[in-house]
Amino acid sequence: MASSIHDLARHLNISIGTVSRALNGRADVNADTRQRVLEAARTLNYSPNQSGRSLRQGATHSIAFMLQPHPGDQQYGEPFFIPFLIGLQARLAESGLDLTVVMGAPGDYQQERLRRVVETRRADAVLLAWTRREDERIDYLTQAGFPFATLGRSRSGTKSYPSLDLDFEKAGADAVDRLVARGHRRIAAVRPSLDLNFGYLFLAGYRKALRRHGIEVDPELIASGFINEAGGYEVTPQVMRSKAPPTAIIFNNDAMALGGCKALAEMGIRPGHDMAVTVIVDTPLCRYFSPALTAFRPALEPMGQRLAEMLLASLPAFAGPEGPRIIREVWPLELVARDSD
Amino acid sequence: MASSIHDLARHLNISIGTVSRALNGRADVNADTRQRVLEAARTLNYSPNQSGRSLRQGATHSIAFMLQPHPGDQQYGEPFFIPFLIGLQARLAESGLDLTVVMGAPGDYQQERLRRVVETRRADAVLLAWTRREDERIDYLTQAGFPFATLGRSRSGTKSYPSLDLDFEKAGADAVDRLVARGHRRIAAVRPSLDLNFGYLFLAGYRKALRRHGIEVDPELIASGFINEAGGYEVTPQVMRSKAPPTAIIFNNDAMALGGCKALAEMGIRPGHDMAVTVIVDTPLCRYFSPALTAFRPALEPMGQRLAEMLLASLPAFAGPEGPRIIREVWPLELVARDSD
DNA sequence: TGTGTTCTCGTAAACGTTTACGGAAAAACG
DNA sequence: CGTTTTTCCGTAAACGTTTACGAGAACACA
Repeated sequence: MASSIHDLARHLNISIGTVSRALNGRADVNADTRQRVLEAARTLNYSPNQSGRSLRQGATHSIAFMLQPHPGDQQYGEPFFIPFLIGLQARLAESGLDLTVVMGAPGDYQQERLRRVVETRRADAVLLAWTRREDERIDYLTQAGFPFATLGRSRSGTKSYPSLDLDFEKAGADAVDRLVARGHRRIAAVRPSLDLNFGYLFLAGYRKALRRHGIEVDPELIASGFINEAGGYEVTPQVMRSKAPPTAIIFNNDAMALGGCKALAEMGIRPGHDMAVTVIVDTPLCRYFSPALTAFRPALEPMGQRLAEMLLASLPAFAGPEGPRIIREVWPLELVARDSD
Repeated sequence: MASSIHDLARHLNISIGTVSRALNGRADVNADTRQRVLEAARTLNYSPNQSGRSLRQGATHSIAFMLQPHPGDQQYGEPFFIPFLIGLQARLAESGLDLTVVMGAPGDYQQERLRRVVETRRADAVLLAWTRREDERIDYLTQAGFPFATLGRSRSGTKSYPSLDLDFEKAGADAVDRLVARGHRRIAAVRPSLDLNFGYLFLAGYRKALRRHGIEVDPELIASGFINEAGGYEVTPQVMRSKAPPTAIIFNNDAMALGGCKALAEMGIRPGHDMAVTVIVDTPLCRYFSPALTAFRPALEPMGQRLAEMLLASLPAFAGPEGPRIIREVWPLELVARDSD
């Protein structure tokens, strides 16, 4: 059905070697024959067989994105990633790479799936999301010498991999600054209990900003729970029971904020009136919730594009003339002021 | 690095042919040698090279999911698909298949990308979503003889492909029934203007139910717009300007409903009080919107699993002993009663 | 013992590429 | 014209599998 390089060669009465060289733009082929080959390729509707190329070159021409729902993630989890994936795939496609997604059941750490991808060489590189503070996946990949990049930072590994992260520290600080400027002094923070790295970064920014404003950090105002609605619902009352309850709460996650608001409502506390509420990572839910939640928004699709570029730049086969480079970037989150603070 | 079938053969002092046969569970190999091969495979950490298998077998062991954002889709579009993808990928992984996702820019009909996937044989089969009433992708795939399945039905093609769809017709009728039972007689319908098939099915159910209740279908109460928030915002006022305005509106899409509610709010009309609002396909946005929107919910993750199964059943290489079967199913949507009607 | 059958395994080709190597022809140079 | 260099192309091996074919050994049976 599909025509092969042999068909082209037979059709033009030249050898398959020449056809291949012409197709791959090598120098040692006559400009004229190259033209003829390219033309024949078009008319015969030729497109190279990926398996053949992969086998010969030892490369699969595909990147695996490991999407790892965390424990307690609810039915519609991870809408966060769709625009990111769109950007990612667009950029990868430009370089002729496929994007294969590997998901797991919520709570599954995916170590096993990751090993399978690596050992069967089903992808040329791997993309990790939801990086943890200590991330065994990163340790494994560096130790195995397998190329990868991460969405998010981690303390693991030798930092010799590309990574793109959001500046949760600055967002945490900005959130505090804004609330302080609006007269708040008792500001609570609700973050995920897992060792997801962005939770640490957020908290660091939160602490730093409070101190900068001469406000003592009150441990009673910091709570952590499962990173879902139930988690927010469960731990928000904790900070409200503190000796000096907060007048503002910063949630590190939209789902936790939603659960938190539910808990507040049950206590007769109205976000936006009796309590200022800020969310660090904006999602459509923040926008449509009532009251609309003030949140910090990431540029997801550009991030996907950029991370693809950074990953490619680190791969010898795709790096530019200066050779492979390791790029690490931290992107800002943009404040979207709404009605909840 | 990774050990090959040759390594196993050398290690055991047998031929690679025997190793391969042992690994693939063929009958013509001594039970004892099979044991030894399997054991060696484990200790040498062997896993087959996919490119090699693919090249030899002419199969890629991967399925392509074509995710096609429609025109005007906004930043966070398609959260709908994540749980579906989770189910899909889980089932495919069970059969050793990869899931590669192919996306496009919103508005791109993907015909070109689809052709590339098919012609380069980058996948063994293709999965289509957002099927249209007349779908050129389906025509192309049937004509090319390429295996595929669809999420959603279509009038195109010879129906000789597996498909899984939601019963939008029944959901439309159920929505009407419920509203009529609550005393409404003037019920509007807002649907997408594109020829997305679920829009037609929904409208058919809506019409049928109205007639069953002896209510005349008023064309002024039917509007169609872009399938996003702006679309809902734009066309909802149309039905409100009709000579006899509705007391209830059924939206065929969550984003359109959100835009519609915004338009209503600007007219001083409160959903849940002055106007009953129902949404056909539930998303988290419906749940968190204020008022929480009554909606019809699909079982997305099971659908993903099931469609994967149906696709596999249609592929000779994966079909059971009875040979390949074409299965077509229509799944119900479940009413989730909330505050908006 | 001779013949036929069954088990088990080795051999080698094939899938579609890429690429190292070498050689013929053409061009350059003295 | 002879030699060297350059240009261009064909040959063939290799990537890691699967599988058709055939052959040797063991076994059964008369």
